[in-house]
Amino acid sequence: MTEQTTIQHPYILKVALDVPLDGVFDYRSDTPLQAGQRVLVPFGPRKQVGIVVGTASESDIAPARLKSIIRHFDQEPALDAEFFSLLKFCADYYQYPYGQALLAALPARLRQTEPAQARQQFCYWLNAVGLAAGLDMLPARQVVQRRIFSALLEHGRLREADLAELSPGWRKGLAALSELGWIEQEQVYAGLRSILHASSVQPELNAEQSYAVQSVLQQRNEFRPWLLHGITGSGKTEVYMCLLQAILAGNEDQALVLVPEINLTPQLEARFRSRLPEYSLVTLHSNLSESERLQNWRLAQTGAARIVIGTRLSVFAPMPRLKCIIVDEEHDTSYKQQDSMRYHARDVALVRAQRRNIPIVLGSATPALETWHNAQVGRYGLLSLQQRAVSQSQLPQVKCVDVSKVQMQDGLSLPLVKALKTRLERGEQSLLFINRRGYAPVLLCNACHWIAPCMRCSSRLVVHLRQGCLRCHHCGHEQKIVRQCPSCGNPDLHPTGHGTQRLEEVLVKLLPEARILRVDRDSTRRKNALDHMLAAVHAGEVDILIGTQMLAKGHDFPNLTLVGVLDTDSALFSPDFRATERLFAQLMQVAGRAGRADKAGEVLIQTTLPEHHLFNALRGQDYAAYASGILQEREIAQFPPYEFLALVRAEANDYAPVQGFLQFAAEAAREMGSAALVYDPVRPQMERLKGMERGQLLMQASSRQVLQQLLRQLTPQMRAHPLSNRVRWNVDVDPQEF
DNA sequence: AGCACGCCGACT
DNA sequence: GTCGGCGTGCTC
Repeated sequence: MTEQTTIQHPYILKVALDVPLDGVFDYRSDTPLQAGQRVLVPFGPRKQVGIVVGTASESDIAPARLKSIIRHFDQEPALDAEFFSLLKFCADYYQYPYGQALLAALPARLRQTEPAQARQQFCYWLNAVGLAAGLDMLPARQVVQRRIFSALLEHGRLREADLAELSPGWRKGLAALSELGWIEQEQVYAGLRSILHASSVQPELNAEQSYAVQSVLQQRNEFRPWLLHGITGSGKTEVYMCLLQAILAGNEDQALVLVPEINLTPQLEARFRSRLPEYSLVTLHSNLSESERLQNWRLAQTGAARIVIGTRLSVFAPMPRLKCIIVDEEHDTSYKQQDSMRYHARDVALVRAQRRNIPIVLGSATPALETWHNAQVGRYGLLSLQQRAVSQSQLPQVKCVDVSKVQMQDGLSLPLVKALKTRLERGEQSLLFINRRGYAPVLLCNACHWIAPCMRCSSRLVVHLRQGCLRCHHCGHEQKIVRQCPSCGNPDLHPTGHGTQRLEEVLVKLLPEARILRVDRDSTRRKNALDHMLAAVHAGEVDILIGTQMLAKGHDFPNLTLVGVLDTDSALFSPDFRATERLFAQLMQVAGRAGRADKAGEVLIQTTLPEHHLFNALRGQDYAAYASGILQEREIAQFPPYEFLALVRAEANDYAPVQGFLQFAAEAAREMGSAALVYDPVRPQMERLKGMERGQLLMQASSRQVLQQLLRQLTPQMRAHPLSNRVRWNVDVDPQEF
């Protein structure tokens, strides 16, 4: 009986599954599937998609318990060995189950139980009938049809993406032309070059840029990390493009460009497409539909896409001929995944480059201190771009306004108001930059100093006057504005603090003739709202922009000559040791917004600490001076990059099990005789979040190896602890904040 | 993580 | 009598 089953299914497959368990699972199969193939298997009472990670002739599992796979998907291209080994490394390093790590790195379509069909895209052109026809044969009111016809006439073949750029109603217009019998179509790769954009202009590189490109090229066949350090406007993107041009020319090789999780991908994509039109390019980011994502991922996997521009997750995209990795804005915090497997895409990219023996370029105006440190000690090559590519533009003048010494009106200092007035008179634009944190208005009782709290989080509710409600920015809880103080009965409650809405009202009062635009999460919630707003700024329809982080990067506003920074103190006084350097990076970036064309820019910063060395460094746009100061502090305080950290985070409905669990973890860790320092469990800044009581345990060591060895022993012990099912917990290696 | 099994309280 | 609360334990 058993023998018969064995004969029917002679092969044993090692299958990884999306379950929070260590190890892989054995299944029988009647075909010898190769590693990297997808299978559907029975798992307990349900079916699961798994990935074959290997084959065997025997299994440790009793034959009676061994099940057979339900089906396999061998028509799909198999995952390569590099994919497995990179995710194995990450699963180990970040203390995350291997199967879950593997499955999470796949496009969602490949985690579903159906065979995955990538969307097929087409390109279109005019056939003989169409070419013989003329524009005048189309009714004048059929604007879309006429536009498509003209474009096809001019460019020959167009992709769907090109047509979509002509008009949102292109499908209907094209269908009408098709109906006339004018159109031919053929399936293409979505990522093939854009014809509309192809205008390959080769700009001159300056000496620094050429040096950077040549340096990387000289060691193009070995693992070599480079820090490309260049201030805003110094032409980092041009360096990337020239480098890729040289690396990809005359071969079938591939390059990966990682970008932060912001809406800048389209701009970068357009630049790469027009500058490198001869190479097929795909993007991988969260705005793609699942079918597009699968298609682009497949193009990367098969090697058809020569350039992949993608966010965090695309660091895992299989690329058989990968020869170079670029990490743009490498300091950006969005490279760190903040749930499930808490990997850092920049660090994973470094590991990947090392294993492939290829160069990797990390670009930033304000590098992460770890990166800067590595460049200083010679582990990374340092490539500096000091000149601004737009030569006539000058560095902005940076001035501090001591808010404890000057007259203030509703959060605005007199010098700032004056400066705004001057720009208004000159017809120039201004930007008021707000750090949301210190600027959210709260509901305060003047009698007993009660402040409306969130019931589910240890945070304060934010007043939204327009909607007449109080809202928690952490959990989304919303309630009506209370009229009476629940603590002392005082009926006189006031919103205090200067929200973006309040600030807008104040400005309208002070500068009634100014056209003001507020750009924040509330005002850009509608789709495309941000694009429309940016367009309005470019068109000169706006005098004063009020905005948060969103405005710090990306677009150039040539007529913008003043940047006012309203709140710096909440970051300067924050207990989080990374808060000041994030503020510095932000200010470097906003300062870059001012005076980018031929007009001199001015940056006015309101602060109570005008003497802070951060502002001096900012004044000279001197990252190096700032970084060396901070690095000294870090070395004395024994913080990263001199020490390595890991954090166990835990949460539950009550604190008791959290406390118990973390206490156990701390004791277990200490008993291991590791050189690592194990702190006591503490409560984080945000003690309660979404109704969950939180706690955390910090561990610190002078090398990654020591920390890794500790975690390798500790995590299984934590998993085996009875409380581990009663609390939600995870391990965060190299945490960004705590 | 799911999902089943299992053993105790308030309902048609 | 049974519907359903969530504790415990397993998944090749």
